Amino acid sequence: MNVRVRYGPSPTGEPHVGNIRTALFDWLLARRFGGQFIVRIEDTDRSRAVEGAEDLILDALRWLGLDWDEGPDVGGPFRPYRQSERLPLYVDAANRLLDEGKAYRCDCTSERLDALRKARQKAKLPPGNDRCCRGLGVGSGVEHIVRLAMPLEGETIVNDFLRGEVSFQNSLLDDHVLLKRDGFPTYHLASVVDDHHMQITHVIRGDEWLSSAPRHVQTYAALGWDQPVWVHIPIIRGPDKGKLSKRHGATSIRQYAEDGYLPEALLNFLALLGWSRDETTTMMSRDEIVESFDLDGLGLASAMFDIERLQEMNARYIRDLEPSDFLQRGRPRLEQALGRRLDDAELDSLFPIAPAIQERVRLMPEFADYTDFFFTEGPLDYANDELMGRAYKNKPWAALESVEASLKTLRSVDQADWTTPAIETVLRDLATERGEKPGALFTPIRVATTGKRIAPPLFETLETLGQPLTLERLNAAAERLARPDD
RNA sequence: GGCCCCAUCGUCUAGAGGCCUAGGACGCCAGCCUUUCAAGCUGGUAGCACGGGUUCGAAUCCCGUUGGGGCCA
Repeated sequence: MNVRVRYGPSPTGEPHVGNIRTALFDWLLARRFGGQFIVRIEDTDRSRAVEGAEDLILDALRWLGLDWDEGPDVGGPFRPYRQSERLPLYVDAANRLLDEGKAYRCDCTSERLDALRKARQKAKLPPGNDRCCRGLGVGSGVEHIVRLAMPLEGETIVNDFLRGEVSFQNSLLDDHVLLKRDGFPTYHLASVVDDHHMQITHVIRGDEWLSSAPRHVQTYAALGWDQPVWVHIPIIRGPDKGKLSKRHGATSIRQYAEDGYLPEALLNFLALLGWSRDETTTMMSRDEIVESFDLDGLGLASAMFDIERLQEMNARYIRDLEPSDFLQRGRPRLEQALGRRLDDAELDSLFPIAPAIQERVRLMPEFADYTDFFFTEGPLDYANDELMGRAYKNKPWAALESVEASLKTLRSVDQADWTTPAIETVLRDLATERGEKPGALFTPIRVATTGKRIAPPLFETLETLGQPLTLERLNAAAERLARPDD
């Protein structure tokens, strides 16, 4: 199967998940069938252009690992790949339609159109269906727009790959605009012209476009071109059940990156929103998705974006990371929390404890929470209540006794024996000896050494922290208990 | 409001007439494990929107209703 698909973002802002999922399906189809994935910047609406948006869009694609074969930066056989640089093509197409009588100029003022719209609305007629300039032969001398002369009767069939034939009454469709006053094309004209010239085989887009698809079908017909395969995929809905919008849930891809989602997790998650491989598979690598992707697997119902599920998937991806990879990815988070750079040796010191941390991190920023105390200078910030834990609640003297016992025991450990198993043995023995529950003994140690109630497993933590620092922090804790906060 | 699309557990979905007393995953609940938190393991909760057909037989096909969404305003 020959496949050429395009992602046509408007540089009006950053892509969000709904947007990028379309690109993902395009990309998957291209890669699955050895076709081309093309990025085409649709910048014909000059008033909505945002500086720098194009770079942000390309960055988002790169971050997710969606590489393109042709695009504004890499070029390609059908360059240029920015619509604003392809204006002559649209004008040619419009002129041809004009010559053939399939389009006409319209010099109606927007005031007249507005008034008309209101009147028709009042009369409960379909809007914008006036066609007053049609057949009037408005010349090119006056300021005008160009409209397509749509068939007045019958129906237009959109052959959608997923739902079959969808029919529209032509009498309800208006003569849509092809060229605007400023000479720029509308989406309707530009996308059709470009898709044809760029030999696009499949148009995959959100089903919010289904309503205007008959216009595109008719534009193709007027131009005498073959249509691509139309694939209108269901939109993604936000938590409010409506279409993902800037107001609600349409978080930019960059934001997900910042929030600590791994690109491979987001990719996997997005692929499963509206597509499924079989009854049970959920975790799939990029390659596995490509191998099994097919348009037939797409569903028709719109899916809600469930952030909880994304988080769960992200957590699983984090757990599956190679420890060294995990540390590298966590590095910037920790450096940011510490406010300084870490050298490689410091990062490497975390290697043994990395798997234990991976098990606990759901979002990458949490990496810092589980590691910062290894590198903190000076006293830790915690309350004596935390130090005493549940077992020694309101019993500072008992907690102090416990901490001092731990201190004595840990001090006696030979430096060469400062390993997880050895530490575990002496502390467990101590608990038994003192008739203390393990948790009662361990909690003060944990808080004293990490400054937190929630931390990685204790013995691994102490090993990584090292004996001197462990003793120093326990000492500090003992001093605090001996001299209560107030 | 008009046109169009859609409809399986709370969510994502499997299901293309008998394999369905509807499967999986997330969430949630309970238990186990346990040094905190996690992870892991067990078990559980919960769904074919409704009404008509078609058929020996319908989650699956048809029609209608309802509901949701999109587009145009």
